[in-house]
Amino acid sequence: MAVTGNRRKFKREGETARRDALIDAALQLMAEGGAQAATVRAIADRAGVTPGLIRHYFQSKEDLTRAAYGTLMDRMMAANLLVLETSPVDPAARLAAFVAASLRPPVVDAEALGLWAAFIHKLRIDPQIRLAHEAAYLAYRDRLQLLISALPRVACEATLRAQAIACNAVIDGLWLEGSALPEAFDPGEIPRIGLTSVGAILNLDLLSHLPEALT
Amino acid sequence: MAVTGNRRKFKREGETARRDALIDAALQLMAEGGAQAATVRAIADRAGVTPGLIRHYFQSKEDLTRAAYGTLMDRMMAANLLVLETSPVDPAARLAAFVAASLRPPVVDAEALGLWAAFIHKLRIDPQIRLAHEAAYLAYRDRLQLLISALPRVACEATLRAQAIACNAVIDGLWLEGSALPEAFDPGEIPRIGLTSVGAILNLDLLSHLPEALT
DNA sequence: CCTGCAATTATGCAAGCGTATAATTAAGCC
DNA sequence: GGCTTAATTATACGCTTGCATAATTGCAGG
Repeated sequence: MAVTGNRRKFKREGETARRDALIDAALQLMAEGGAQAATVRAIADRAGVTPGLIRHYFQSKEDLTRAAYGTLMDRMMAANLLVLETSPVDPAARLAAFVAASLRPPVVDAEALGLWAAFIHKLRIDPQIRLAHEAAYLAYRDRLQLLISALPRVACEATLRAQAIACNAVIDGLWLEGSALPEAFDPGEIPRIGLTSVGAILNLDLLSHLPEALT
Repeated sequence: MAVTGNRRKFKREGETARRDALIDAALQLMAEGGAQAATVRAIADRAGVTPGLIRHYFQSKEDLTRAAYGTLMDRMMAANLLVLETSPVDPAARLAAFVAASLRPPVVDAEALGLWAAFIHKLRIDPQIRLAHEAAYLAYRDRLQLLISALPRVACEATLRAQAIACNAVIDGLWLEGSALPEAFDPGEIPRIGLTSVGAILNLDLLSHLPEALT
């Protein structure tokens, strides 16, 4: 008679739940230790399952990686939409809220930066990931441009595009530096500089519309 | 009698030459395929030697990685200095030249971005790499702040710092986007937007000091 | 010329990687 | 309540990784 009970107990879960858990685990590991840390065994371990299950829900590890990137983009997009939904109606105040939200945790965060960096080189290789990235980037920029065009001023299309690119760049740059070297900045300095700079680029005052007080 | 000649022929080189070749190979591979592509065997292959030699010149692969990052930072620093040496004396024109140089190839480049991303997560783990990164970032920003403070205007220290951080952020953000999605921008658009934005932040016209014509 | 030494190559090893496949077992169904 | 089936685990394979060590060989000094 074989010794039963060696085999690990488990509970059956729905497909979506398991897929989400595996994707979550993969994203966490990539954020913490780069792409190299997200091994099949580590992912399964963190998701509380055994490695074989990954291949039951995903055709390959690359397939899981792609799904993870898609999920990540979706989440970021949803977070941006949420900020807009709970923000004021005044155009300048709306823009200020949007910018400020992009320059604070959990957006500005070392792990978020690590996650983003982990995907960068896949971007050049995998067309599917590249398309997802391009779409997400343009969606964010378009949202920004829409907020800018709602401001009470006149501006041609070309100017709007250039200003949206510029504002996006300020935000991205501050996000980068704030995430990589958080202790190099005073608390609240990053959002403050962001609002000042975006205001300078658009020639209007955004700091006065600051959602919260930033000394 | 053993069949002689199986063994690969080789030439003895100086220590510095070999170290440089290995570091170069490592940087190339990381730029192309991320940190995972820079395996001991791949590095040795590209440097034209056998894997064992790496451990003769470096205590470990991690040691080589650290040395590579240091070399990378040194080169970027030297490139910045070179731009300043060959740039005009007028403060605004100097600043314009510096900004424009940071927003064109070979600085704006997909492989440069890949290289940078490959090191990001090591930054959080390896204190030595983190220190090197922090020093390089602050050096670049200080150089920028020096160029700004040379402009013919009055500004307090706090304003200078904030503006240097903001200008640095614009440059970084445009570098990021221009490197990741080059085809999303018109030719010359990135430097032009960079000069416009930095000008807007500093409240002066930089586009007129453009080193070359950017339609 | 040949001898000694360090630079370089060759070989091997243990661990970890992604993947394939077979064995189990939880849970819905009649 | 046994049956069935799909979800899950277990095991194994071939390959690659970083690293250690032994065997060679280019090259400088007598």
